[in-house]
Amino acid sequence: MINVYGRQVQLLAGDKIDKNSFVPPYFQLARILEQKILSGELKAGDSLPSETDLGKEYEISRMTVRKCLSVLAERGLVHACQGRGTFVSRPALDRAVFTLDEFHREMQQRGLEPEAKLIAARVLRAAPEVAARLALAEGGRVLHLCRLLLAGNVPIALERKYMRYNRGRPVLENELQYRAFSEVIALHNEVLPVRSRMVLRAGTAADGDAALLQVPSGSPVLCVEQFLFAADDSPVGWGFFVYRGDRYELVSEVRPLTGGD
Amino acid sequence: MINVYGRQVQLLAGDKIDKNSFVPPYFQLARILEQKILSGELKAGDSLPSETDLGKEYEISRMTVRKCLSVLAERGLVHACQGRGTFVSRPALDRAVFTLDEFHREMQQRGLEPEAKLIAARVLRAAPEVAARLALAEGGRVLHLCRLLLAGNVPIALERKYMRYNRGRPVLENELQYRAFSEVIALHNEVLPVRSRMVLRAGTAADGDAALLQVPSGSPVLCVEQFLFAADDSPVGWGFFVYRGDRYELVSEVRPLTGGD
DNA sequence: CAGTGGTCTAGACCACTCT
DNA sequence: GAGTGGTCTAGACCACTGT
Repeated sequence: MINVYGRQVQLLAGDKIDKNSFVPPYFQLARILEQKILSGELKAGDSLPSETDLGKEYEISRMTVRKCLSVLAERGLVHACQGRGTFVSRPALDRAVFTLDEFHREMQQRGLEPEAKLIAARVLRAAPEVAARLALAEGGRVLHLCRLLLAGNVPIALERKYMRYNRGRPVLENELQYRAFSEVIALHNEVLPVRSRMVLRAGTAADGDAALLQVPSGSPVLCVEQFLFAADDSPVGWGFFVYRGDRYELVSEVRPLTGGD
Repeated sequence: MINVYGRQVQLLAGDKIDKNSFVPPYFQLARILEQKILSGELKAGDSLPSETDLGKEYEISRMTVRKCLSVLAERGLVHACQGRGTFVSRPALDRAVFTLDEFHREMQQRGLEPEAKLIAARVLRAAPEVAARLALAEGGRVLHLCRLLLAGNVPIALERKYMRYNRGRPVLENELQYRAFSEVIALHNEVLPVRSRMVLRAGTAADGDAALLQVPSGSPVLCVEQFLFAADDSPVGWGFFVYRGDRYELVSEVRPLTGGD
């Protein structure tokens, strides 16, 4: 109960925190508030009771209320404004977050058997585009890596990558086949990659790529360009993933707070 | 200073927390630890000192250390294991997170002038695919919405959406032109959308879409399918965005902790 | 068992916003 | 000035991990 305009009212009635439950109080309150938001009892733009009042109402301390609100804020259900209050956010239904995971992990999560075929691994003289991306002199030595990524024996993606060549550190074929690109660089370079930039585009399969991916030339593909940088921001790796458009898609989904009891 | 194997050693030497700074202590410590991780002083897999020890070392309370670690964990630099400790994570250089924002907001952020042209807005009898997606009887009435999205007078994307038709609530042309799809549904439906699912794929432009987008038929496009659901998980909206492959890309980038002083 | 992170409490002071 | 969220403290108990 709390005083509003001189009257005692129950601000968010009904649910109570069960302190004997194994579900921690902050999580119980998060589910209660999520329920009120999803059911429309609290609408976008509405202000929540203050942290102090929520604490009184549910008989928990303010820090516990804050932990709960931070969970809801992380999920985008509410946002806090210092000095003003905490407000229900407009759900970001027309936004989406797509996560691209490492190929092996991603396929395993989808229940498929991932596999990598080493197509090429050789030292080349850098073509102009490659030299520019790696900040090397044109014709400088680069290590080129090309792998075909399969899942359940079906080709899904082709990986074409370039890194600076390091004569001092030899390259094991096994590592070239199974390690993620950033790990290959870490193993065969003095300077470690610490920062990455990826760009996703729609494209069409060039002849050579199409043959390896077993699709007609010109088929739609998802191109993901990858730039890797060292701590001093110098480029240490560059290249592409080319995903078959008919066999690969990215999904963005919002889920309610799960489980617990 | 702290006791390790019977010797007094300075665990993470050098930096101190300045309690007179406007930068809060938890953030100062986060930057110190981030620096040690990015510089390689702390490597992937290394364990951090315990929360208690970090508190002693930097003369702040454990809760403040925890706030700092939660910031680093959110950014993926460290991860905590109950009962074992907190460890430096392997940087997720071969993963990426792509964020698709509302078209208007996104183009404004890129410094472009967004615009929307209403191509079509009419009541149709649902084709089999549409009926299935909206859980309606085939031939039931749906409201179809088609908009061309431009930036700097160049067509960037085409939006084709379907929602249940609600005779009771009329549709204003202005709203159909400028509101996000989920808002249009919210304005013209009893049941509000609360959950969204989006799927991103590579594709090629069909004849009609290509003409509107002013690209050759068969050009590469990014297709984003959108499903909107009500609180009871019933579908309330469905459709596609079709982005020009030559004019639109998604970027994923990791940034260090910024600013403050 | 000792040591770790996970949660919680009951205070405190500050910066910010609105009236 | 009153009310809000942002930060911080110095304790506490618990669940989990290792030996």
